[in-house]
Formats: sequence, structure tokens, C-alpha cells
Amino acid sequence: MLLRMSNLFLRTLREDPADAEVPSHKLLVRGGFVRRTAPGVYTWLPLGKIVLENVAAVVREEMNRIGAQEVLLPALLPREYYEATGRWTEYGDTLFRLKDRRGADYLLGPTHEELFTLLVKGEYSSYKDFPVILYQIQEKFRDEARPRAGILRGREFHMKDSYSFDLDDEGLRRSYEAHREAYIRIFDRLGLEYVIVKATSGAMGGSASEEFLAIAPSGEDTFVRSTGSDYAANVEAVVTPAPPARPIEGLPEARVHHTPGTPTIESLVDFLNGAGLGRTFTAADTLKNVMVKTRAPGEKDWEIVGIGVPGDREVDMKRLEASLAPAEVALLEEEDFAAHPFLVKGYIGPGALQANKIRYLVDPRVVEGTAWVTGADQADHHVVDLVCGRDFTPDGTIEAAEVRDGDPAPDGSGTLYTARGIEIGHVFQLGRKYTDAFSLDALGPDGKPRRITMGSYGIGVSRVVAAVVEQSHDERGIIWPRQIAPADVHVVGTGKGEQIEVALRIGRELEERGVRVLVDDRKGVSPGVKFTDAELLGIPTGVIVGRGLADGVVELRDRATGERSEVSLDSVVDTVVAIVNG
RNA sequence: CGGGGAGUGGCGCAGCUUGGUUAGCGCGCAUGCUUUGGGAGCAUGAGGCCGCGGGUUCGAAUCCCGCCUCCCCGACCA
Repeated sequence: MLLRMSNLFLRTLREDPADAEVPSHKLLVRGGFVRRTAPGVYTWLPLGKIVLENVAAVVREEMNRIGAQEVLLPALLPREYYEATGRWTEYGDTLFRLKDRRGADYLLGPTHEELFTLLVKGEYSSYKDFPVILYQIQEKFRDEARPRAGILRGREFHMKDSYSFDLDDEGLRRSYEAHREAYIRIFDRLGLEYVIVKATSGAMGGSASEEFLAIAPSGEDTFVRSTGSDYAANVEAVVTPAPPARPIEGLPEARVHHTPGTPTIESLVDFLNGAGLGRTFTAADTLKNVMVKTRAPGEKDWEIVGIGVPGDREVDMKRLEASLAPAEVALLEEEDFAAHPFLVKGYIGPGALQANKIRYLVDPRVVEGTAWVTGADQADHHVVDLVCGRDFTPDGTIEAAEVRDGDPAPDGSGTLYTARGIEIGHVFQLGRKYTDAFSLDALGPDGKPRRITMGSYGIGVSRVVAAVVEQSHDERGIIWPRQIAPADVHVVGTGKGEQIEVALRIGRELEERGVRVLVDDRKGVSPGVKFTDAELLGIPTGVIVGRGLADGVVELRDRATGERSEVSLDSVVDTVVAIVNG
């Protein structure tokens, strides 16, 4: 069916919406692809709906290719299923909850592990049935504390979620790998620039997990890349290369100095450099000891732990938490210090920690033979030349220090720099958390039940639409990759003669040849308006039927490159078909 | 939850400090004429409980009190 601008349900806006900040939000609204309905909730208008379906179609094809089967579960779910896994409470305020007329609790599905597990349990019970991969493309609901950036982070969004069910770990690994490769094909086909980073599994209790991040400054996830390779990782996953150990012999003795009024690293460095010690100190020569407490899951008591990092770096709480997961972490409070008088705030050193059996974990840069300025465990005193391996022995290393631009890459390829990404896909070896909760077993050939192991895999379909726009636009508008563009060709008729009729005829002929067409057949609209709209809408190929028609030529335009050329009216259909077929 | 900003036709905004008569501008929309290769011109017109509630006042978009909502940053969340 030929899309015609004269009756298309579309209104483009000349100005950016006041509430939009990021390019995808501005352009998708201005181009009439979406309209905001409620905070974080968007209506998809005809052109947007086409794009959304095009993305879904690519996802669907690649999922089917790995043997996944599509189903559709309800979004409206009774509380009981999520009660069984504890997520009714664990999900907290992010869960959309509602009650039916009888007062029974329901929720709008944020993700469907429970339902898929039960679905499989209800149908399958033999080892011969497995493995199986099921998926759906559906609206998900999450009552985000702060929806933002248009459809990049909404409260209702389209997501492809799939779930693999395998008899053993090796099967899970294969299902995971199949998804990973399918995702690579999907995002490649969509023309996205992305990285795959190792994700920290967090509280979900899984093992292997990777995120696909579309690179964009507007992304919410920070990750690091190397200048010398395609290394990419979450900040939490960055491993600090340890320098080689150094010989201890010949290093100066550790000496305690009176350092009045130096509770901060900065004041300490200033003091030392003014103390006439015959050398210059920097913050990196100091060892900062940050006290935290951790509590393992299910435990009641907190354990105090000392974290030693070079004084020029802050402790990155997210990295620290990831390193200690699944234990909880908190900074020490005043009463904790009060309860442990050997902890002298501002002057804590390894000595007191080890003397009092406090676990002491240090940054990987603190290796044997390195000498440090650190606290001497009494007010206004620091010790200089405290040598690791001689004067103190840490209980281990920990990734807790912040990662900075210019740090060496873990793979030795160059230096790290930070970038931002939009999480568009997530693959996750869940394991047996949900199959345990619902006792999903398959009867093995030996007649004994085997607990099924599971993976879950998501793609934010609506978010992908926004991510594509984030990566593919210019100051004039969107530049859709052909695979998901609302049409292949935008035929614009401009002029007061027969141009519009000719444009429609070209459009119909192209459509008969299998090309997806949008025709601007609006009458009384000036050429400038039509060109501007065409650039905003971002359809890859343009055909302008205008003033050249008198000479039997029309103009071809490439939205991405801006290239223009003239082609005879007789050959335009063949030419465009050739362009579209690549 | 903390900080900042904002609610005025479909969209973007001004007016509010220093209350005053028909609430204004641009875009869009409707009708007519002109115009037609880069967001056209002229003319005429439709469209607004000025977020909600209360108060002050002869009179409130404007001042006061309370509430609600939205946006941005952070916290939180995958």
C-alpha cells in the first residue's frame, strides 16, 4: 500500500519539543514517529510503528534462525508467580502493581522468567524435549524512578525476551553462545556501532553475562575502551595490571614522622614536600586506607575490611561492590569508629589493621617491594617508606580504585578511555535460580529427574529504534539504515504541473517492483517544506520530481551522503530498484 | 528521596517583578487570491477552565497559602 503524505497520519514539528534533550527524542517527536502519552510512555504513530516492526522483524528472523520459537505471554500477571521467586518484594517500586475488582494483586510484567519457566514445566517433562528456546516480543512495564530521554528509557517499552532451557551446563553454554551470535547478527544488520562488555551479574545470581552497548554520548552506561585494541568492558570489570614485584633489599627503613594537621592526602603531600626529606612526594606515593564493612548474604554480622588504594585515586563504590558481591558493602559510620578505637580516622595504617585481625585488601598496584606513605595509627603521624612484603602483608588484592582515562588497558594494548553506551541487549546464563524455585525437572534416560538450567536474553526493541537514531542523524534529521527505514524511497513531487501525478506513478511502479515507497503528493506545499520534511524523516533514497521533469529528468538523492544526481524519467525505476537491492 | 527549572490554544514561547478593561507573539490549522527547487505573501478566521484548590482585592495569568503535575541533574534501578 503506497504511503502518501497527503493522507498519512503525520505531523512534523518545526521546533524541538521542550522536554527533549537527546537527539533521538527530539527527532522522533519532530518527525512524527512517536508522541508522549505519559511520563516514559509513548504512542507510536504510523511511521514509527513501521520502524518498530522492522526492527522486530530483524530480531525475529535471527531468533528463528537459532531455532527459537515465538510465543506471546500476557503482560498482566497475577502476583502469585512472582511471589514464588520473591520478586514481588525484591523488585520493589519498579514493579507496576494493580488490583482487580476483587482486590487480588496483579502486576504488569517487567520480565518473564517465572512465566516461561512455568510454561515449560507445564508442557515438557522428558529429557527428549530439551533443549528448547522460547521468546516473545512484547511490551514490558517498569515503573522507573526517573524515566528519561524519550523512548531511550521508558516505563513501557518493547522488548524481545528469550529463555533457554537446557539439561546441563554445556547445553546452557551452547544456548548462550547461539544467542550471542544471533545478537551480533541482529545488531550488525541494524547497522549499529556497539561493543560487548562483560556485565557484573549482580544480585541475579547468574554466572556468565554480557551486555551489548550501542556507543552514544547519551548512553547511561559508562564503559572503557582501549586505544590499541577492541577491548571494551564495564568499569566494574576492569582488571588493574599489577606492576612486577621489586626487590626489598636496600630500600630505606620505614620511619614514622610527626605530620600535624594532615588528615587529607592533599595536606599530607604538601606537608611532606615542605619537610625537607630530600625528595618530592605525590599523592600516588601515598596509600589511602578506606574502611568499609561487608555482610555476606544471610549473615547478621558485619565484617570490617580495610581497603588500601593509592592516594591519588578515589574508591569507586560500584567497583568495590562488584568485587565483594554478593556481599553488601557500606562505609563505616561514626559508631563503628567509636567501637574500634584503634582506627584513628585520617591516620589509619596497615599496622593497626593487621594487629587487630582486620582483613586488609589492597589495590593490585600495591605489590611486594613498593614503598608507601601511609597512616601510622596515631593522630598527626604518618609512616614513610612502609614497604609492602616487608613492613606489611595484605590479605589480598581488590579492584576498588577508580578507573581513569589513560590507565593501561588490561590486555596491554594501549590505554583506557571512557565512553558511554546504551544497553540494547543483554545475554545472561541464569542457571537454576528459577528452575529451582518452580522445580522444573526433566526425567532423564535413567529415570531420574534432572534440574533444568536456564538462560535469559533481552533486546530492547524500542530502545534500539532510539539507539539507531542516536547514532545515525545529522543536524537536519534522521538517517535511517535501509533495513529499518519506514520506506526505501521518498518520492517528492514538487511543482504545479503534472509532477505530483508523475511522482505517484513512479511510486506505484516502484512498489510493483517490491520497493517500499513514501510519496510526498501534498498539493500547495512549497518545495522547501517538502525537502525539509524529507530530511527530517530520513528515508535513505530520495526521488525529486520537479523542475527537471520538463526535460524528462528527475533527481536522485542519498540521505546519508547528500549526493545528488539526475536520471532520466524512463530509467528512474530501474535505477532505484538497483540502489535498493544494493 | 535530595537539588534545580517549568506549568498560559495542537507545538514553541512572552506577559507575572510594579494587579486594571477584548491575554499576546511565532509555528501549525481553516477559507480565498497570489506563489512553487530549500521551512512563501496578503487577507479573513477558528481555537485558551492562564495546572488545581483556597485566600487578599472593587478587580488576579499577575500578590499570598496549600496541593498536583512535568522536565533536568543526582540517588536508585538493569
